[in-house]
Amino acid sequence: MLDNRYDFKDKENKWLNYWNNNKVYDFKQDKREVFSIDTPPPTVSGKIHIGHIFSYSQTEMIARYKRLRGYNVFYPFGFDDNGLPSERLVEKECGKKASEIGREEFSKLCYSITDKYEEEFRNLFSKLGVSTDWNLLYKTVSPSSIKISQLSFLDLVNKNKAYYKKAPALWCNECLTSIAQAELETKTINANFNYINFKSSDNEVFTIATTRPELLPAIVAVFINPSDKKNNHLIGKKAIVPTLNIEVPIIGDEKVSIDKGTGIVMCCTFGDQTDIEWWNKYKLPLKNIFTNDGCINDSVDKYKGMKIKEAREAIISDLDNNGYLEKIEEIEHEVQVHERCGKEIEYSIINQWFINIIDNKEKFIEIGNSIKWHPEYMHSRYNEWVNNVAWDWCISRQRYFGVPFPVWYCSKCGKPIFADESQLPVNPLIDKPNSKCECGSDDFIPEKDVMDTWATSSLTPLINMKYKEESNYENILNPMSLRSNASEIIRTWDFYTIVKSYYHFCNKPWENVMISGFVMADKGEKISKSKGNNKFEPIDLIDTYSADVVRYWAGSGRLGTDILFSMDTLDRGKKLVNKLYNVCRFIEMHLVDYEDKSFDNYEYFDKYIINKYNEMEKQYIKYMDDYEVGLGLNILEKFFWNFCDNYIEIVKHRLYRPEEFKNNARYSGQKTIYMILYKLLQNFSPFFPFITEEIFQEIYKNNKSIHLTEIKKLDFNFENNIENGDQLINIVSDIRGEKTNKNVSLKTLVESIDISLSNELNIAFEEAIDDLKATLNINNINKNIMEDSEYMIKNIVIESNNEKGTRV
RNA sequence: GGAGGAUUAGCUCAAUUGGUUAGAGCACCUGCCUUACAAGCAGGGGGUUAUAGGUUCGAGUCCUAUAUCCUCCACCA
Repeated sequence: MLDNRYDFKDKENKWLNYWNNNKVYDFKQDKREVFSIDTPPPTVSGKIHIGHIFSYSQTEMIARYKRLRGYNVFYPFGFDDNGLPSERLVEKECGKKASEIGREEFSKLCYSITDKYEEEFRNLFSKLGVSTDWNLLYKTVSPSSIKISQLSFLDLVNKNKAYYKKAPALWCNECLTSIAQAELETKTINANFNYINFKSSDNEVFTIATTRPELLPAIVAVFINPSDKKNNHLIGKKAIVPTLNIEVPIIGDEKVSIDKGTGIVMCCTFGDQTDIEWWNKYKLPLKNIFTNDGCINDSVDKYKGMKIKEAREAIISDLDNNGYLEKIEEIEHEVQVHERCGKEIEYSIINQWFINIIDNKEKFIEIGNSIKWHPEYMHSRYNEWVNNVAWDWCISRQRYFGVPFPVWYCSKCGKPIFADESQLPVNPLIDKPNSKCECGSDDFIPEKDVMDTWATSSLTPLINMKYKEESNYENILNPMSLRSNASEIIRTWDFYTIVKSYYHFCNKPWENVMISGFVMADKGEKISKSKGNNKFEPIDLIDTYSADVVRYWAGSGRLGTDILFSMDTLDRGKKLVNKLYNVCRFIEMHLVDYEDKSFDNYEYFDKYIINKYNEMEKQYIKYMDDYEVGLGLNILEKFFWNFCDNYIEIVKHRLYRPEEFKNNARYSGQKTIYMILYKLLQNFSPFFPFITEEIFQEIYKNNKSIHLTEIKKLDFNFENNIENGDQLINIVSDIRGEKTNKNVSLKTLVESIDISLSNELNIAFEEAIDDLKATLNINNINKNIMEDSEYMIKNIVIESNNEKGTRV
C-alpha cells in the first residue's frame, strides 16, 4: 500500500537510483522511430539558475512525452566547458590572469576546474529528473569534440567558406581577444559629448562633437553630408586637427546625419563600424593608436602608455587649455560591450580566420523556412537576425583554452599548411604537419589562436551523431528532430548551427525548434547578475518543494512567453501533487480485490467520465505535439480536479457499499478508476516523473517503469452526450450549494426535491439516478418533464433543526 | 529607429483558433471535521477583456490606429 504521507526526499532518491540501475533512459537503436533532441550544453562557468531549470524542464517533458508516444528517444546531454567563459572562471578562482599562469598550466587548470563544476551540474540536473542517457554525454573540449570541430574547419576550408585575412575585428581589451558580432551587448552609459573646434585649410572654424576625443590622433578624415547646406561648402577642403596639427581631407557622404551633434563627423581608425565602412570605401590610411590591452601606443608621442580613459582626459584638458574646447554636454548613450566581461569594445586589425556567412544569407533564410518553429513567431526573430548580419563570422580568439586551429604557417612563404584528417585532433603547438610546404621548407609557425566557442557549439548535431567516426548515428540524426533553447541564443546557437549544417550537409540541422521564454523576477524584469534579483537557488527549491513541484512551476506558462518566478505557482503545484497522491491512496484502497476482466455494463457517470477523459486527452495530445507543455499540463490539471471533486465523490458510495448498490455498479466504478488513473498517471508523468512512478509501481505492478509505457487511446464508443453529464454535475453542484447556503454539512439528508427536466436530460437523469440520490443523500425526487433543454430545481427540502425547505 | 511579443478579476495565468452566461489558482468573505486528502471540501463577492474605430448574424479572439510594458537588434560621430 502507498504510505500515508509521501516523503518526496526519500522517494525521489529511490527512483533516481532505480532508473539508473535499470537503464530506463538508455538509448539503443531498435525498430522504433527515433526522436532526437539537441539540447543546449550549459556553460559550466555560470551558475545554474531557475532560468535554466525552466528551459531544460520543458525540453525534458517533451522527451518523456515522446517516449510515451512510442518513439525511441535520443536525448543526450552536453557541457559547454570550452573557451573564454571557462578561462574567466578559472582566472576568477585562481585570482590570476591566464598570462601569469602560463599556457600549459592554465589549460590543465581549465580542465580540472570545469570537471568539478560539471559534477555539480550533473547532480542538479539528475535531481531534477532529467531523463537523459548519460552515456551520450559530451563536452565541447573533449578530444572527440576537438576532432569534430577541426574536421568541420578543414571541411569549410576545402569548400572555400573559411578564409584567413588581416582585417578589422571587434576587439576586447579586457579579454585580449577578438570577438564576434553576436557576442556584443549594448549598455547605456553616461558620457560627455565634447564640442571641439577644428580649422579648415582656409582658416574657417567649425565644430565637431565627439564622445571619444582620445581618437583624435587616429583621425583620417572628416565627413559631412553633401546636402547639409550649413556645412557642405567645406567638402573638398582639408581639416586641421587642433593641438595635433594633423591635416585630413573633408569628404562628403550621405551616411552623416545632419542633425546629430554638429552634423560634422570625424573618421578615426577605428571608433565604430561606420569608420570601418568609410575606411574601406574611401581607401583611407590606417592609423592604429592603441595597444591590444587598451593603451595608447608609441605612435602617439604625447600620450603614449596612457590608458584609453586617461588619454581621453589628457586630450580634453590640452584642448581646453588651448581654447579649442567649445563646450561639454553630458549625455546618456549606448555603447557596445563584450557580453562576457561587460567592457567596451574596440577595433583592431589582425590576422584572423573568418567564416563566410555574408554570401549565403538567402540560403540560411531558406533553411530557416524549412524548419518548424515553435512558437511560430520565433521564426521572424531568426530572419531578422540573418538579414541584419553585417560581418563574416570571425572565429579566431587570441586565447589559450579552446579548440586549436589545425593550421601552421610556412616560415618561408607564409602559406598556411593544414593538418591531415588522420592527425586529428591536433595541437599545432605540439604536433607538426605531415609533409613539407610546397616551397620545400619544413619550418613552420603554429597557429596560436583558438576557435570561438560557437564554432564548436554550433556542431552539437555532429557531435551527437559522432560525425565521421566508425560507428556513428549519421543515418538517424541528420537532421535531428528537435532543437530547444531560449530566445536569446537564436542569433548565435541556432544561427551558427544552421550555417554549419548547410555548409557540411546542405541540409537543415533539425526538423523543429522550440524556444522557451525567460524567467522574470517579481517586477517583470529579466533575472540577471547585475540586477541581483536571482534570489532562489534551484537546489534549495528542489530540497524544499521536491523536483516534481519545481517541474510543475517550470512547466506552467506558454512556450516562448516570459514567465514570472512565483511562489504561488510552487504552492499550487504542491497542492496538485498532494491531491494526486491522496486520490491514489483512495483508489488503491478500492482496488485491493480488483481483477481486470472484460466488461461492458458501465454506469452512467462512468461512461461520462471516460468520454470526458477522451475529449481532454485529444486536446492534451494536440498541445504536447505542438511542444506546448504548459497548456497540456493546464487542461490535464483542470480535468483532474473535476475528476476528484465530482466523479470520485459520485462513485464513492458504490465502492464502499456494494451490498447496497450491487457488485456490478461497484465493478464498473473500479474498472473506470483503474483505467483512468492509469491514463492520468501517464499524462502526468512527463511533469511529475517521480510521484507518478511511485504510484504506478504500487498500483500497476509488473511494469519496469511508467516512463516506458505507451499512451493508447481508451477504446470506447459510448453514445453518452457529455453535455447531459455536465448538466447532471451542475444539478449536483446546485444541491450541494444549497446545503452550504444552509450552513449544513454536505452529508445532510435532503428530504425531497422538485425538479423539471427536458426529455433528453431526463433519460440521462434516470440512468444516473442511483448515483445522484446516493451522492446527494436525497430521499424523494419529484420530477416534471418540460420542453426546455434546461433543468429547474424548485424545492429543496433539507432536514435540519430549524430550517424548512427553501425555494431556489 | 527596426523586428517580435504582450495588455483579460487586486495578483499570476487560461479561454478547444470567430460561437451560449469570459474560466482557474492565490488573496478576500461565508460555511462544512464528509470512512483519500482541513496541505481538504462546498459556496460567495470581484470583469466595459488597455483605448478608439472597423469587418461579421456574432469579436477577448480578425483588421486599422493610439497608449503602456517586455525582449531582441540597430543607433554609438
